[in-house]
Amino acid sequence: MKIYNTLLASRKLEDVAPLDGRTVRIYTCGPTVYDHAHIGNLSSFIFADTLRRAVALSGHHVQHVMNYTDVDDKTIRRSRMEFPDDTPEEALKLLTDRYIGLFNNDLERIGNELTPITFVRATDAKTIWGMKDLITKLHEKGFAYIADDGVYFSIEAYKKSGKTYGQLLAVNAENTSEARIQNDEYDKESVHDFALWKKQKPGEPAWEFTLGGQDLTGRPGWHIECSVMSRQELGQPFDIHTGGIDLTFPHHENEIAQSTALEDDPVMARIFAHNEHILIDGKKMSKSLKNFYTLEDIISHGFDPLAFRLKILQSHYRSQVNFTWESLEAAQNLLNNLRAWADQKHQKAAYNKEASAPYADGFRAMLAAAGDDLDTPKALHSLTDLANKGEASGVEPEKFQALLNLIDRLFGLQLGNRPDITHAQKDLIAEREQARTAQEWQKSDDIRDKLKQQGVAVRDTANGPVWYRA
RNA sequence: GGCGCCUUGGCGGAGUGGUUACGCAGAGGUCUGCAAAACCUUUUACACCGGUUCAAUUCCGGUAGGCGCCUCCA
Repeated sequence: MKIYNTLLASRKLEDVAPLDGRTVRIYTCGPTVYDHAHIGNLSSFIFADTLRRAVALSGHHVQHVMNYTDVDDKTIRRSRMEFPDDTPEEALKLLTDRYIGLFNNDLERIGNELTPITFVRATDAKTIWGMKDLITKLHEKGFAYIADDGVYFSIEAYKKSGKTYGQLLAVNAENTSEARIQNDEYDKESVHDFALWKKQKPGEPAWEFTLGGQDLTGRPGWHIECSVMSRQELGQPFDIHTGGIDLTFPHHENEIAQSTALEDDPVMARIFAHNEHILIDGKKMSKSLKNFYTLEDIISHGFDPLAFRLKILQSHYRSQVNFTWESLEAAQNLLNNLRAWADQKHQKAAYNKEASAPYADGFRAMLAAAGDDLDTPKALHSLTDLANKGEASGVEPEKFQALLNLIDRLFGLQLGNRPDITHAQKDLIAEREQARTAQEWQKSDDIRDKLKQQGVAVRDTANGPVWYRA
């Protein structure tokens, strides 16, 4: 299994071999839970989910951790608006609980597995303690300084210790944007310094914190969360850190700085893997352009959440996908065709001609593609190849079910758990066959119509009738 | 201002120095009682201009257009 490493020192494909020789440890930057996730967010988690599936199928044990950012400017602002009568702490909890629930529900609907993942909240007591502890140590060693509005990380001190700030993106004066310099309104010593801890402002939730004899009661900065949660759950260095391409800088860069300032080893994670953004009609999704969609939008347009998953898997995670409704429709049609193929597992009478030898090879090809920097488009090609051969080469129900299970483990398209039709429907199909044999065309067509109303279509083949869900 | 990417047939999306994926959609056909599905065929694509080469969509240079990151962001 190989995956592309975004670290500047690498920028190439690397083998995914567990650092500890046993378990591949993966950390995924999760959502900030202040609103519904949009489909761009979701695509990122489809990537992380598929990566874990591919690593596991390549034969490794996997430990996968994902966080919820449940305290930041947006969550606080929104919680105060929606729950003005509660304390800031309670309001924040109410709001983030709600959106964590909705987020998990979205993940399940797009076919992500939740059970293999350890979810951690930034506001978990353990996390809060860990953040205070790390900030305190950074401060003791001179990597953090106290300003009027909070505690900041000193990039200068980090550099002086001989480490590189700029492991993911070359950082220098030339490529610092105007906007960033203009927005540099905080009480920092240098533009790139970032907040480790923010002192409480009126109406904000806060946690007690004393540093250098000062009362700094307030809340953690964004980057420190991931440094602490990843280490608490996975240790350091761990194997793969994933996230959207936009998190490369500054978020992951800052994580690295925090996580390695006190260590001899400057490596936080061996591999950083980033997924590209999806575009809407060729443009980046943004609230200002009002071109973002949620899973609810997809469903209300009549599409299956798994069609969205398929759409995402149809392009490579490191290339931008252009999302259009037309392309989603194509994915939905393909999904329907794959489901019709999968439904043949219930119909051995029609398909029991030959052995399923090509199936083993077919799945091997999918796995090989997935192991090559998660080349899901290629893997899907192998899948459609197999599906197209299905009818010609015959289906042995038990082997077919086993194959579908493997395919599901890789793609999460849920092709293997599709139920059979009812006995009553099977009786109707048999009845129609009798009518056809007797050349009672009107009766046979009536039965076909009736079945169709129940969502079951029938086609007649040389081997007898075959149904599929229309 | 700095860095990087992209431009393929109706749509999406791979890939390759010469044999031209795949999916979706359209057309015709085989098959069928009719359908459907499947199968076959089909609409012969690689932004533009130069260059290298026996040969370029594929390599090099330039032009045009588009996109992303450098700031909260998946």
